[in-house]
Amino acid sequence: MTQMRVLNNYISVDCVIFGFDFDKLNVLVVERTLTNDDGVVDFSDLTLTGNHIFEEETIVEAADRILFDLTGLADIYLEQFKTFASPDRLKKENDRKWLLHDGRDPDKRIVSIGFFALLATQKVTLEWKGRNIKWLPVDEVKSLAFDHNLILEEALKALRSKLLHEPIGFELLPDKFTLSQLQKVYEIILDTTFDKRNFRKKVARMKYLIPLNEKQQGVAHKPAQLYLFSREVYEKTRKEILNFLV
Amino acid sequence: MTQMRVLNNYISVDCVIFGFDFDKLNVLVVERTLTNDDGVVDFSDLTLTGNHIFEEETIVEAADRILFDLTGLADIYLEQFKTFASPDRLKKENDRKWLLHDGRDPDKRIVSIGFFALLATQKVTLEWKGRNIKWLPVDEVKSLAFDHNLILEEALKALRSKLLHEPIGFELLPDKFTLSQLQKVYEIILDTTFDKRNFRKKVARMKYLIPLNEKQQGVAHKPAQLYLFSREVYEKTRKEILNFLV
DNA sequence: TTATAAAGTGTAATAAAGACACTAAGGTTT
DNA sequence: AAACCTTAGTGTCTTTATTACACTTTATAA
Repeated sequence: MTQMRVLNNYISVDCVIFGFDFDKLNVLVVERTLTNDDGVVDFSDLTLTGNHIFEEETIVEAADRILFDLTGLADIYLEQFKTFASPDRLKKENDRKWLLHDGRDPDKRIVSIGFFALLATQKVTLEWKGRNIKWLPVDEVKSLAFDHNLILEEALKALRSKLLHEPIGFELLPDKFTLSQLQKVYEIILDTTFDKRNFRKKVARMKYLIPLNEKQQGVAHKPAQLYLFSREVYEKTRKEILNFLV
Repeated sequence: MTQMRVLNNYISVDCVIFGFDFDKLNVLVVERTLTNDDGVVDFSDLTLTGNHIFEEETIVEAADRILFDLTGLADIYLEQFKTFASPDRLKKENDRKWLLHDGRDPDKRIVSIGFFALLATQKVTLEWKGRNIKWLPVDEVKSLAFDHNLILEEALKALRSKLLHEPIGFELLPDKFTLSQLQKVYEIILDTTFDKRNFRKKVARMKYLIPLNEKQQGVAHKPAQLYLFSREVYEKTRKEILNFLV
């Protein structure tokens, strides 16, 4: 990239990066610490991962860049879900201080385009570039900076809806995964439980979940068969689902 | 509204206003004509309905305002579906001319937040305020200004997906509608056909479609029973649908 | 060797989907 | 007034999907 001028001060991209660890859903957060001129910490809290957009950069490129900067990963599932533009979205006291410190006018409205990303937590090495980031279980998230609680909530809604209607569950798992792991993804995100046999009957009809000649290793119980998602098979066999809702 | 300053030059709202006329899906378009200083028409084409955002105005308020300005209607179904921000989205020759004529820098990127609206075409009196607008059947839309063909396409995708998963079909009909009209909404938008009896079996399970003690009038055939959508019943009886896809 | 932990499997009952054709009730035409 | 046209409205059977439910298998750990 030759020129790196920021697009303008009014538009940014926020990424809600979801990570699943076989047990719960986490979100990647960044520590925001404002230090006064005399070196004293004014406040410290947590934000979602957001950034400006460069001139000549598309918003998807910007979101990919944020993702790569934080995790070192490319080709992560990423989806634009909503844009946030309320006039008072960055008007809390700490947010105004932060923007001012950052050389931005806290009275100007900033529009943020929200993306969510899906990955398996263990793919990320958190020490990447020494950024102060961490995984936070979604149901332990307290007060976030800016309007990021709202953004997270909307991201969760979008994720749940997408999970119900399109095959994206495995995006939260390693490339090779077991059916129990997949079931857990659905159970945690939709906050429910499924009967194991019925779940597997359903999965058996998803021809794009390909069983491998390979099993789990090193587990203290009967090792499970590993599966793979085939986008090719999915594209070929997907029927436009006309069983609309009741 | 006391002050009407425009938020900034970089952000706008585009509304894809869908109207159904019992027969086909239409979209509201505005004629864009650029007249030179010597009164000669340079070009004339069609755009979707978009506008700037005022300071202190939320984007939903801006979208509502656009809708009201064009149709004279309030309380119309409206949904944010996607934001468009490609660096070259307004870079076609005519678009550059138009922006220049409008006093805007054609080299600046403008981010547009896309909404779609649903209504029954006959609700709109097109002569409202003498604006040069018209209904265009969606499948007769040719080349539109800016990136509006893309925006329309994405709006259609969002509409189809929403229609499959949430009860919004009646938003395209008068308050009181017949089951055949509702069936037609699904058939036209999803580009398919349904068996009448099976469709009605399905509808019978949707308790939020309330049959009225009222029939169609003045039709040259057996008059149909009229139905009403009850949001109240819907909210009460909706089950979170866990029958996820195959 | 025994304990533990999760994997993997079948059947019967109920509900929904899908295929399919005729009668009813208005207005219009002759 | 009769015939006609158009859309409304209805039932059954077959196939497929959902739901409820419990035991055996296979690996590691103790």
